[in-house]
Amino acid sequence: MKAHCNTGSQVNCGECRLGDLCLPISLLRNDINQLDQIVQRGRPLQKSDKLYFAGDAFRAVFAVRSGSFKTVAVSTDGEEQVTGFYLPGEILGMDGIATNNHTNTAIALETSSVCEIPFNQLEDLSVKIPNLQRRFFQIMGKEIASDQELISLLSKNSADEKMAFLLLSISQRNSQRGLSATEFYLPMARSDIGNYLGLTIETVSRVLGRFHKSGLIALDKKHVVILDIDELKRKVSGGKNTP
Amino acid sequence: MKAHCNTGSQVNCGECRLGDLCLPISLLRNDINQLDQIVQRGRPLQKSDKLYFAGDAFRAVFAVRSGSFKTVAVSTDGEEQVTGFYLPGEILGMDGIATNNHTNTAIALETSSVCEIPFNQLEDLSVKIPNLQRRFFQIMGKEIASDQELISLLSKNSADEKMAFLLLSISQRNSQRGLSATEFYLPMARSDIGNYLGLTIETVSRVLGRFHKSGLIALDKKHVVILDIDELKRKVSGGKNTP
DNA sequence: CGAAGGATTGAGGAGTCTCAAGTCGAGTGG
DNA sequence: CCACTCGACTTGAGACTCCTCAATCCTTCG
Repeated sequence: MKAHCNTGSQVNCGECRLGDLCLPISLLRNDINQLDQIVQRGRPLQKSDKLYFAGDAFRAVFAVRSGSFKTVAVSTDGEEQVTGFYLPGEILGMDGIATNNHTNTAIALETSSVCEIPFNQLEDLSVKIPNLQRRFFQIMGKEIASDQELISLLSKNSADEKMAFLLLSISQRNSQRGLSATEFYLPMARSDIGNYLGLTIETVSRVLGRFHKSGLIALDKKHVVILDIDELKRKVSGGKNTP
Repeated sequence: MKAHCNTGSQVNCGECRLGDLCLPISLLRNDINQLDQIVQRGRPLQKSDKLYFAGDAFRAVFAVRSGSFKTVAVSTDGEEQVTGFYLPGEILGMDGIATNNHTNTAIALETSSVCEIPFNQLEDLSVKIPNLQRRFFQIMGKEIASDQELISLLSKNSADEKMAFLLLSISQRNSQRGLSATEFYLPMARSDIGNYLGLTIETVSRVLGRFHKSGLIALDKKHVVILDIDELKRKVSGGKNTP
C-alpha cells in the first residue's frame, strides 16, 4: 500500500529495521551474514492471498516484513477458526514444525511482504550458531506463551474482556515496533475479530460501540484511538470468573 | 501410589517405557547415553506439590514419568487460570523459554514423578546432536499446535463441545501411552476442568451428567468409560458458530 | 447509479452463570 | 464404631449475557 523506507526487497537482515524483533537479535555480524544467505526476500502478497495452506508440507517459517496476516484452522467439517494475527516483525508458520505439515492457512489481511526462512537450513545453521538456536527456541517459546495467554483470556467469557485484550495486544505490539501504542488501524475485519475471540460479529460491533460511547476509545471504522488505556487494562484483568 | 514396572528412579532414558513419547525418539544409542547423563531423575511429588512457580527462573523442562500435573497462570489480580494438563510422557515447563522465567505454576494432581532436563545443557547437547535439536523443535511445535487446537475450541462456546473435547483429548493421549482409550480416571477436580474450559463447576457437572444420561459415557466420580466415542467426536466438530 | 459486502442497530430467545440447597465420601476424634 | 466436619460434587430456580434472526446503513467498486 505505501512504501516502507527500509523494507524493500534488497535489504539484508543486518540492516532491516525489524532486526530487533525478528530472528537476528544478539547475533554476531558474521553470523547475521550467514543467516542472510538463507533468507529469501521479496514475495509481495495482495490482500486475501495465501502464504501457505493447511496441509502444505512444512518447509519454512516466515517473518512479516510489512502488512499483516491471519492464520486460520479449518476443521474437518469445513468450519474456519482464526488462530492468530501477525504483525511486522513477528514469525508465523511454526504450526508445521510438529508434524511437518502446516495445520493452519495463512492469509494476508492487506498488501504484505515476508521473509522466508527455509527450516532445514535454519536447523543446520542453528547447529553452527548456538545463539541462533537459542534465539529460535525463544521465538517458539514466545509463541507458546502468547498462545497460553490467549487461552487464559478465552476461558473467561466476557465480551468486553476479550475485546479489551485484543486492543491492548495490538497496541503493545505496535509500540514494540516503534509505532504508536494509542492510535492504529485494525487490519482485520470485524468477522475475523469475532471468530478469533469466539464472539459474533454483532457482539464485536456492540462492544466496540460501547467502548466508544463510554469514552474508552475513539473509533472510526478500522481506525482506533485508545483514550483510556488504564480502564482498558482494568477490564482485561477484572474478570468475572473469580471463585 | 502404585509401583510402575519401568519407571523407577534408576531407569535410564534408553530403557524408559515412555521413550517413544519423550525426548529420545530417533536418537542413536550413543546419543541417548549422552542425554541420559544430563537428565535428573527421582523428584517424587505429592498431590498439590509445586514443581515450579510462576516467576521462577527458568532452568529446566520436565518430562512427566508418572502421575499428572496442571499448569496454572496467575494474573495480576490473583486470578488463577488452568492452562494445561500434563500426563506421563509429556513435557512441561516450556512456558519459561521465552522470558527465562516461568509464567505458570506447575502443580501435581496426584503423586507424581518427573525427569528434570536442565535447559542450558539441553541446548549445548542439541548443538552436538542435530537429531536432538530437531526433536526438541518438534516437541515445542507440538505444544504450539495443541495450544492452538485449544484456542479453536474455546472460541466456540458450547459447554458440550468443550467437555467432549477434553474427554477425547485424554482418551487419545492415554492410548498413545498404551493405556485404554475408553476407560480412565480423570486426575483433576471438576473445578480444574471448569477453569480450564472456561465453564463453571456447575456446568461441568451438568454436562457430564447429561452425557451420562444420554449413554455417551459411564461416570462414577472421576472414573470415566467412553461408551459412544463416535457421538463424542461428532459433538466436538459439530460446532454452532458456523457462519 | 446499482449491487455487494461489511458494519451497525434492534428485538427476542437460548444457554450459561449466579446464588442457594442439598448430597456424598473421606478423614477425624470421641 | 459412629457422629462430626469438611471439601468436592450435584441439583434446582432465576437472572443476565450473548447469540440468532432481521432490517438498515455505509462503503466500495464495477
